[in-house]
Amino acid sequence: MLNRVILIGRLTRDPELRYTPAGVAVTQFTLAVDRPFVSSQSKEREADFIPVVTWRQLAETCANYLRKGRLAAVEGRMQVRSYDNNEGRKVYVTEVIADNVRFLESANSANREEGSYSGGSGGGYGGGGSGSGRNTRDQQQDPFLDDGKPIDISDDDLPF
Amino acid sequence: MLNRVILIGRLTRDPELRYTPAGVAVTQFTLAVDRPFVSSQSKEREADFIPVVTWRQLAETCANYLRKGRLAAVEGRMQVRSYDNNEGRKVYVTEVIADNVRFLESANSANREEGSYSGGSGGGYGGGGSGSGRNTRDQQQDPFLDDGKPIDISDDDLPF
Amino acid sequence: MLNRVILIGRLTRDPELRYTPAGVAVTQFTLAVDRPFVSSQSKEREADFIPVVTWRQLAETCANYLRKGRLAAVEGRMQVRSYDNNEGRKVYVTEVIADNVRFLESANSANREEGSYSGGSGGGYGGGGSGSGRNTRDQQQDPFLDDGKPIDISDDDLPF
Amino acid sequence: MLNRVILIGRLTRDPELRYTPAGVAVTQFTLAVDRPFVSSQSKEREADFIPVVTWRQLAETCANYLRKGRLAAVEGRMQVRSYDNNEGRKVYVTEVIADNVRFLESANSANREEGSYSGGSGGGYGGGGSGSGRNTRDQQQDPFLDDGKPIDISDDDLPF
DNA sequence: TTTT
DNA sequence: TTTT
Repeated sequence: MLNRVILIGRLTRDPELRYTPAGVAVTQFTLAVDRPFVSSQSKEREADFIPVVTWRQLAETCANYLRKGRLAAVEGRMQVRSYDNNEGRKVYVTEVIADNVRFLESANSANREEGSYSGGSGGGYGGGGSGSGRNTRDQQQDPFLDDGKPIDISDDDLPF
Repeated sequence: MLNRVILIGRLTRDPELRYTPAGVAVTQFTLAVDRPFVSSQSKEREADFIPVVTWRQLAETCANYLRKGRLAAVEGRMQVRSYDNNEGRKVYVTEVIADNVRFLESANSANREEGSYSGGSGGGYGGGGSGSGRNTRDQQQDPFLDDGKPIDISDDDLPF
Repeated sequence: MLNRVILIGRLTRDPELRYTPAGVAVTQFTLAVDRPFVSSQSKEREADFIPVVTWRQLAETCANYLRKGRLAAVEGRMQVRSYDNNEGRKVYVTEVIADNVRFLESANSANREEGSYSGGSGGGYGGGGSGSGRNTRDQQQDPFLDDGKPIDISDDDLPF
Repeated sequence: MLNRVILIGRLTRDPELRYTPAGVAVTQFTLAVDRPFVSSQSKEREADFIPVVTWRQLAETCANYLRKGRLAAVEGRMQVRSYDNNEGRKVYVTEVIADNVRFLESANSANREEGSYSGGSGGGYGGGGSGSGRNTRDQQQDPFLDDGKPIDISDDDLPF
């Protein structure tokens, strides 16, 4: 009925842009979100690693401007999907389907490990745009066969 | 760094209250959260089932006032934990650790299947209280052995 | 850059539906939102009264289904506008521009003071729809003169 | 009942730290929050200016690390207070009472106009701490007379 | 494994 | 009264 998530964290890797068979862009990345009050004595994990999925124009923008290590704010909703793994067990995956992403660091302030990448002012706003225009990255990817319906793609086809 | 979730949905079952070995109350339940725009033609799943965990006083209050089918608003943060299942595979579990729960239906407006339960005005506010006072439900449970540190309990001990 | 508000509260009066000169529906209401930890001894105000504005289809739905005293969840963003009052002073008004409203009580569970109203299942979901279809309430209102541009209407023309 | 706001924006001025007569730190600043979809043709205002208030330890931290122009994420709740101005009119003020502030730019990436200030890594997390330790800025301020109750201070005494 |  |  109401489902809203807001996260700020850093990308654990470069985002992955793929296309559904119908040509819809979808980008996946994982945010490392530091936990608020880490008990200083404990050596346990002190961040949550949260998978984020974006679609369409926002997916293209994220693929173009986000990189490993960058800080981003993500707004969206929690979604749970499941698939059967090869041992015949049901596996549940919880992702944040983002409808708004803010890039909180420009390339200037956060270019550490990315190497070649050097475009982008980093100030983009991820509105729920509807543009299409595939970008050049991953252009060569065979858009596999699908009808573009929102989420009914088999697990193997899923780009994340 | 920032991690905030707000959900409104209905409980899929009665909440489960347990106690850590140190006597800390922890309640788990699952919210069925309807998806915003269900494509009317599709028969696919139209809700996300999101596990929620509450601690301490809020856990007691939830156990006392929430029941299967009730509508509730939950505020908290996404947390990912993992454990190794019996096949030696790492299983990831994403939960919402709630610090605020609002009961959106009183017993009067939603008493269908609960049978015996008949207390509670349902209007409780789940502040981050620190009270203790175990309630009577599950009273008989052997609080197993533990030190009460926030989250470092083995998977088998975990009450959810 | 990011601006998100989520409120749950009760309407202090029936919502007011009006139309811009261009025929765009806009509904205003005020939510009484109880404060979290009211110091029980104090007799001070223990709720915030927050003006909410909705547009287009959502405005129509709110006007149709919400009434004084009803419980609602509102999602949107804070917006500050200003106007000069008749003493030549600038007055600032902060409103929540809602893009999602959930009706948390059906007519059955909350019909106290509303008298005549008796329609509506109350379960509507206020998606950002784009339908138009003026409803019958307030139909007689002279849509004053305006061009329909989002927010550039003089204070006197503003329907709230 | 539920009241949650999350904002990301830039400070329009340096934050102002003051103390209540009881010695409680309170810091006020204003965030300029860009609107999501600015119609590019229009020259109208494209940001909301939202007053933010923080208390206690978080107030001290904000005063120490935030400066004009810095980017910050703020989490809190909307609060409406009112006072009678000198013309005998009731004036309403809507503020965000923050319980969490994230500094999204370090001094390195945003040191433009701040002049003397040169401490702080800027990465602080504004937990709801309870520490006291007045910092040196504004040390000389006469803590005026009051009883320290949360909000019951006359408008003239109010440090914002 | 799921709620209305 | 406003920030980049």
